[in-house]
This record gives sequence, structure tokens and C-alpha cells, in this order.
Amino acid sequence: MEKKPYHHGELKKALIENGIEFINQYGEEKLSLRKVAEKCGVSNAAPYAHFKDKDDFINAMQKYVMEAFMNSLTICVNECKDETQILSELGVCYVMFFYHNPLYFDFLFSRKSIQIRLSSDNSDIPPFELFRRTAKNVLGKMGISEENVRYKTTAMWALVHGLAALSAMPNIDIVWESEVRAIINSVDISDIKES
Amino acid sequence: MEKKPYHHGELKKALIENGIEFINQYGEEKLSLRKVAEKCGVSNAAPYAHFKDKDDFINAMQKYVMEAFMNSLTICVNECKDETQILSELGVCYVMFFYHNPLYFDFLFSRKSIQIRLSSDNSDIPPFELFRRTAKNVLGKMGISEENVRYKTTAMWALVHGLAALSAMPNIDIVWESEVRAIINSVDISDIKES
DNA sequence: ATACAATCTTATCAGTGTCAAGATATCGCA
DNA sequence: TGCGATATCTTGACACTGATAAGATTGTAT
Repeated sequence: MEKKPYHHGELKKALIENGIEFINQYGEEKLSLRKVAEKCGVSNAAPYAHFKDKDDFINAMQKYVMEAFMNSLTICVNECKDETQILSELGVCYVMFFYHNPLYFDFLFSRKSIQIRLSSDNSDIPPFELFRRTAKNVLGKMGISEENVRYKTTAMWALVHGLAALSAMPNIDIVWESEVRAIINSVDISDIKES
Repeated sequence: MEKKPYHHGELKKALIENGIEFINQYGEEKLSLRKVAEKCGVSNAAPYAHFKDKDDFINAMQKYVMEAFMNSLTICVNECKDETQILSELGVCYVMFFYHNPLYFDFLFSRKSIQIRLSSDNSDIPPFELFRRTAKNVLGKMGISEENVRYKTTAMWALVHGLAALSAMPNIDIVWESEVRAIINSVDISDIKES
């Protein structure tokens, strides 16, 4: 039975992990700094030593979840041997992440989240960048005009992102793993003629 | 200079319209019942005569915005003469609504919103129903297997919903009207062979 | 006209984000 | 080693929020 030390030691990390666990249970809109602080056994103002404000805290959690998502995607890309299938496999992985973690979708991709993200670090959103780059690669080798490569890249990106959005909704049970693959393949880009 | 009457007269309507205007300016997360009440020139507890709680109020605003969205979609469907183009025209209309009203996307389609919607009235989400029905109609006349009609319906639905999601994000300026049409047509379903 | 229901106000509660002031621990440097 | 600067944490406060209770005002039906 050790006494609680004045300094927590790893409070920043603990706050982030407990906050994410909370969001995964109850959703972002129920989250409060004070409850997370209490869960970490620390007073209400303690988080302000590590985060400027609540948005800063949310941004830190986002980075954490985004990294887990990106990790899952890059593993998928690296493990895929078949070049021609890499795009649909990446798509399936993208969708299934949110099928299994439905509460993460709004958290990562709500307008507010994207805004915080872009203002704190105005690079691109990593999974968007990866998907577009991959699609451009695959489509570039198909002898299509550059303009159509752009259109089809955006189309595949939107298709996958949209499937993820629908998968993350409650009571919309059209989508499970084998179906996702079939749906994505049903618009396989190699079939599309020039317009 | 008339004196303020004790009874507002059309408070419920005023609350809903002012609330929506507020969301369209500042986003849902900044909205508070008290501010909307004040804007209507009424005390903080007055809204509770018309709405059970905040979620009930949000649900009412959702219905209002959803109707505006559905209105735009049904006009599009009715005005479209060319049967073969009806799906892509509906898609363009779907996307452009959120391109022009980016703050409405999360408001209508966040997990929380869908949850409130489904719990208060467990029918389908109207624009989803309309899009799926239209897609099924168009695709049904193409001599494809029933299974593939299902897949391609979901694919077109997800594509359009995903484009809307991306269009509603800040600083993601890939999508304007002429491009949206080209993107959707770039995966026109008539080109897809059986798998 | 009188009883009843709907609408609105005032007052209050617990919970929230945020900040200031001060307590406590850690770290760098003499 | 010791001492001062700095990081971390607590307590206490402030304004704001959603929500409820009690009571005032108005509309309505009989």
C-alpha cells in the first residue's frame, strides 16, 4: 500500500490513454477533462501543466489514434504481395478499422477534428495522403489519362472513406469484411473506360 | 415600440430556426440552449416547455435540416428527364448540398445524430433510403445479377456519401461541381463487368 | 366566469473549462 | 553537497452549461 506521490510521473501519457479509453466507451461528446483527471487520480487543474486547453488535449489523443490507424494501414500495404490488389486491400483495411472501432470515426474525421489538426500542424491528414498516393501509383500504370487518374483516385478515396463512414454508424449493418471486399471490387478501376 | 408579451407565440419554431442558424455559423459543439433562448428573447428555462431536453431539441433541428436536404434531393430527381443520368445527378446534388453547407454534414450524420434519430423514430434515414432505392432501380435495369446490384448500390451510395464527407472538410479543395460530376461518372456503373 | 392546461420566469443545483496563487518535487549548476 | 530555477500538482475561484422545481401569466374549453 504505497502512498500517492505528489508527482504522478507519467501523467501526460496516462491522460491520453484514459481519455481514449473513455471516448471508445462513451464517445467524444461525453468526455470531460475533469473526469479523465480524476480517473488518473489527479486534481482538476493538473492537465493544464501538460496541455494548453481541451482542444490541445483532444489533438494529442487524435495523434495517438491516428498513429494506430496509420500503423494498421502501413502493415497492410507492406504485407500485400500482389501489386494489383494493393488498393482494394488497403481499402478493406481502412474500412474495417472503423467497423471495429466505430466511435473513432467522428473523432478522427469530424470537421472540428480536422480543423484542430490542420491548425496545429498544417500538413496533410496522413491516411488521406497514403491512400491518394497508393491510388495514384496503381492507376498511373494503367495507361489512363492524367485527368482520369485524378478523378478515379478521388473516387476510390471517397468510396472507401464513405464505406468507413457508413460502417461506423449504428444499425447500418450492410457491411462486413467479405462484403466490403466485394463492394470495393465491384467498382474495380481497371474496368472503367475513358470518358 | 411594443412591449414584450409574456407568451412568445411561436417560440418552438423560433428556437429551431435560430438554433440552426447558430450551428451554421459556429458548429454544433458551440451551441447552448441558453444562448438560443436569449436570442429568442426568452428565459433560460423556456425551451423546456417545448423540448424534453437538449437531445430532443437537436433532434427537432435535425428533422428540419434533413427536410431541406431531402427537398433539394427530390427536386433534383423530379427535374431529371434522362433516366440513365438520374443516379449521377442525384449524387451531384447530394454532394453539393454539403459543399455549400459544410457544417451540416456532421450535424446530420455523426454517430450521435444518427443514434438520436433512430431512437426517436426507428425508420431509415430518408436520404439513405432515397439514394439506395434510386440506385437499385437504375441498376436493376442493367441485366446484372441481384448480388451485384446490391454491391454496386452500396458502392455508389458510399462513393457519394464519402465525397460529401470530404467536401465538408476544411482545406480539402478537390471538389467543386463540375469535378464532382466527372468523379462520379468516372466510376459509372454501366461500365462494370460481372465479377 | 371559472377551472384547467400551456407557456414562461426566477431561483437553484451539479458539472464543465479555465485561470491564479501557492505547495511540492525535480533538475541543473555552483 | 546545497541552492535556486523550473516543472508539476493542489486548492479555490469564476463564468457558463443542462436541468429541475416552484410559482407567475396567459390561453382555452366548458
